Amino acid sequence: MFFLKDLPTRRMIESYSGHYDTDPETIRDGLTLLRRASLLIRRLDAYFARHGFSQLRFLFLIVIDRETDRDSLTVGEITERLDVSGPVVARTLRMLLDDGLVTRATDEDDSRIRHIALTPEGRDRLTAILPGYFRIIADEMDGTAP
Amino acid sequence: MFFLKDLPTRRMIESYSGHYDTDPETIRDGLTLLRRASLLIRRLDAYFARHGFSQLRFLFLIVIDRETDRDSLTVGEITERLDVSGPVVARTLRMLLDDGLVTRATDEDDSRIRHIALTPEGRDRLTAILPGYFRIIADEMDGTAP
DNA sequence: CCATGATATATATCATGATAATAATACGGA
DNA sequence: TCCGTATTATTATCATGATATATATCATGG
Repeated sequence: MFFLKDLPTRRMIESYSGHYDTDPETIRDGLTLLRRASLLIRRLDAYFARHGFSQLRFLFLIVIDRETDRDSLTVGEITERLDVSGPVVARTLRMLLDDGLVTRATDEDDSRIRHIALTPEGRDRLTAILPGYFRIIADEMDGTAP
Repeated sequence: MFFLKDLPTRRMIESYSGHYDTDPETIRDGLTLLRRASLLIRRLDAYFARHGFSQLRFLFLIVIDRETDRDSLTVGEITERLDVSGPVVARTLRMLLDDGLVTRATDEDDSRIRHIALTPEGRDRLTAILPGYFRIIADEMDGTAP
């Protein structure tokens, strides 16, 4: 997240960076990118929270669901697809298990490996939450957002 | 932060959102915005951490420094300018005080109000860290980033 | 002029990200 | 075979965001 409400003006950036080799306009574009994304993330997080979810729990379910030829992923595969640390994946997994949204099954050949699959309820929750998620992103991109 | 490493293809978005009123291309743009910003924030956070800083501590100093006609702000004014909660501002303030980068002075007329100013060391640290900060943003925007 | 409510800041606690360390299992060469 | 190393997943702990609550001070109507 990027926490600065009012971005610096071009002049301010110049006064800070003026003598270095960076272009103030480019910096301004970068800061604008950060700020826009941060506001969108705030909206998405609030939406997920209203539905008793979090962005990460949602994405955790998505990466399993979007696998076309399989209906489960290992913990390691989920960790590869999500840009969070292993321990965070493990904790999120436990929450989703507690909520009955995924199942965990130990691999038959290698008992270190756990296969994680969506439950019907997990799939339902995902389906229920998706339209609002897309709606928020589309609104933000349209500039329609509040 | 947005944690999905591989964004869904247009086709995947269609299969999820197909029957709603959102345009898959717009969604894709929104997800791209989120992912780009997240990667840039990761780089910036790593940079600040290498310098014993955090993004928030840096921005805290910036909002004081960039005030043109004054050399201090109240805690409330800092909270207005930063998109974080009051308690987080209070904690960050304590850290910066402990590090000797800012000073806190009680207002003469209203003793609830604290005026926060940069110390010379605070200003030096800011000056030292700015060029690398701009460099990272510029590299990312150029597509030069690793 | 003092009780009551408003305002400015700080503390307590929780949620969720990270890294370091651990447990259990698998693998591979002496 | 079996000892050391690698791999998979998890637990322990810390950092930093949030909300709810507390404290101190100010302002104001009766």
